[in-house]
Amino acid sequence: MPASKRSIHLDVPRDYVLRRDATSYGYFLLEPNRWVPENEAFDRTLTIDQRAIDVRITQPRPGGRIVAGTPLVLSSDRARTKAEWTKVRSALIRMLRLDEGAKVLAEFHRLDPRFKREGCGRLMRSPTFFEDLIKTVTSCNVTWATTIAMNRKLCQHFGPGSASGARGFPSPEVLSRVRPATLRARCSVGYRDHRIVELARMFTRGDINPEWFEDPAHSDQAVYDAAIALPGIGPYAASNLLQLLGRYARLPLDSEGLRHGETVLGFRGTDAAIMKRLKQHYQPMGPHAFRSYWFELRTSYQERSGPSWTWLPKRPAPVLSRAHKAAFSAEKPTGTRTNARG
DNA sequence: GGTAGACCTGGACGC
DNA sequence: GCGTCCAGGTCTACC
Repeated sequence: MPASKRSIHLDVPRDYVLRRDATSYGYFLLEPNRWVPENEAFDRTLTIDQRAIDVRITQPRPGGRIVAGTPLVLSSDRARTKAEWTKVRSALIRMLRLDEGAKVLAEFHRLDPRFKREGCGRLMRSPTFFEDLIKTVTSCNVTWATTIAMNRKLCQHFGPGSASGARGFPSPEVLSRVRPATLRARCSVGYRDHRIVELARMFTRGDINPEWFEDPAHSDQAVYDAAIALPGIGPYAASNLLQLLGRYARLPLDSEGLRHGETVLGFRGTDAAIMKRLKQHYQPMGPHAFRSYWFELRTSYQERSGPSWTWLPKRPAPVLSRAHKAAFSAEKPTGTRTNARG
């Protein structure tokens, strides 16, 4: 009988701060991720060996202060084996980008010193490429609140259940067997039904090899070309997948990017002209262009709505004009709105 | 290569 | 309560 523990420690890079870095990208608001602002704890239902496991991630505060680099505490509802903890660790290393060392972030801060003081630069993501892919598809052509609802329903109806009743993210195997019409009826994914099922089937058939996409040996262009060839993936989604794969040179520009260009950077003209100016604006940041864009965007959200670690996912969704979004882009637990998207 | 319109959901708004 | 309008990115047909 292998030794088992209810909690373990996880070492992090010396600049890592959980509340800042785990809430650095909007996917932290999508199930099965659950950020708990009052405890500054990150709850996640992970799928380990086809079983759902609830894990709580916290960062202790020595002397009551936040100290960057303090190892995280991972705790579960029951004792887990060493093998299980090894898999949990590896999922969280991907999710929290703990394999991205302080050196990489220092390089970004040299290029864009605005974010050096706060120390931000690391972007959270999902524990698997499949989940990142499906989350990206659910973020296209809908309001952010609808994206939240789709992910909630996907987990609720097709995710594996944990002992507590929480649900993990559905696997490619499960989604590949779902009829598109059933997916549409239960998860309100609309016309994305066939695309999501086909993506899941491509995973199970081996037509999509996540290891190929994760391989840094391939060029950005090769990965972009492969991504944009997938069903439901266009220029925005392919660029977003690149940043989720740790390639930050391209900008996934969507309507939020346009709004940012107009209202924050003061760009004028047609959408195409604003897009072009945005690309020029961040071009000097080279391999860190997306980080610069994203944290600038996030800063504008936080100026209106407070720090990201105080946000909660909210439903129903407000539908706002581009101009109104500028005023109501993010939401605090007190009940204002959120649009801090993925 | 560029453009127009369909694809859906869900919130806002008018009646 | 119902109908209409609108926002959102991708895909396909057409020029």
